[in-house]
Amino acid sequence: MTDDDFDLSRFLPYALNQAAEATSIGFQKYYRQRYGMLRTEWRVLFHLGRYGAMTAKVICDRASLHKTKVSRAVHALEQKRFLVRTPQEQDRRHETLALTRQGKVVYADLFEAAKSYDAKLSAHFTAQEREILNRCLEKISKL
Amino acid sequence: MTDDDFDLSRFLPYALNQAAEATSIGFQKYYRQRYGMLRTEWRVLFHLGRYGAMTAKVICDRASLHKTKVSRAVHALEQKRFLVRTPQEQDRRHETLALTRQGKVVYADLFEAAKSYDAKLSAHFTAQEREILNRCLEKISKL
DNA sequence: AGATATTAGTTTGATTTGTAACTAACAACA
DNA sequence: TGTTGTTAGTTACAAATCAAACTAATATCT
Repeated sequence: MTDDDFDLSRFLPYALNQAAEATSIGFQKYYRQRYGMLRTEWRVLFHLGRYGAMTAKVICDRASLHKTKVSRAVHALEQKRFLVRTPQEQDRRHETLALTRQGKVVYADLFEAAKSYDAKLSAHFTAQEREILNRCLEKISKL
Repeated sequence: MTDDDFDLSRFLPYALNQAAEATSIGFQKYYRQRYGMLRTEWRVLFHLGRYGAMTAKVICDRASLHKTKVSRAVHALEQKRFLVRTPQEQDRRHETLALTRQGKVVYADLFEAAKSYDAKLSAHFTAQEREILNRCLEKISKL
């Protein structure tokens, strides 16, 4: 049981967290300073902007977020006038969330920022590395 | 500017967070239920167990953790009798942190748990994938 | 129809984290 | 010596998160 073959930096939960933390900081600064948004708010906004109007529950499922987190993020985005809710006719428990004109503008801005930030990060990798990294992360997220 | 080439699941900060979250859950359950430990506590314990006695500041630097987080984790581990502090003779601002006998036992247990958990995760990857994944994560963490 | 169970979403109170101000020990330099 | 600066670590208060209880709407089963 030689311990030398197993290091903190090779323990996936640790290494992933460190990496996630490191990459998050730069982007966080952007949406935080510019729009006073929190991480979950950004994610909700991004889901609606990228994939169109949907209900909070769907966002929970797609983004693996707890409903209380989403509930609060939706409230915050509503206050900022970035989205509106519309209760569904056939089942009033559901409310469809959709970005406002302003919300779409903000999304477009953040989308561009995300793309260029990601491009900057990607510059450190070869095409193969980047491809395998994506594949691995996707696999892990589906565990 | 076709948007189809850039998806949430390919945005590194997002993908890394999702993956980190997914892998953390399983291991967290273990140290939480078994020892009532928090994530930072586990990390501090692991640093001391793996790399030997050191000061809180060194842990901060090595693990990229804020000093308040470490301060609180050290306090908690002390309460649990997993570590002891010894102020240094030549500079009493520093205190050396070292695991107790009990702390070492706990570390050994968590170390084994971590190793087998990681092995279970690794089973989903080829050797090449795992190698490249490690390399990428290490690079990212050093940005 | 009426009782019971589910589901979407919110609220609440306890835990955890982040930020900034603080203390204590030492260093540097007049 | 004394003033100023720096460093290790703690504390206090605000902000964010989590878990569990809650509300309101619908579904199911008798």
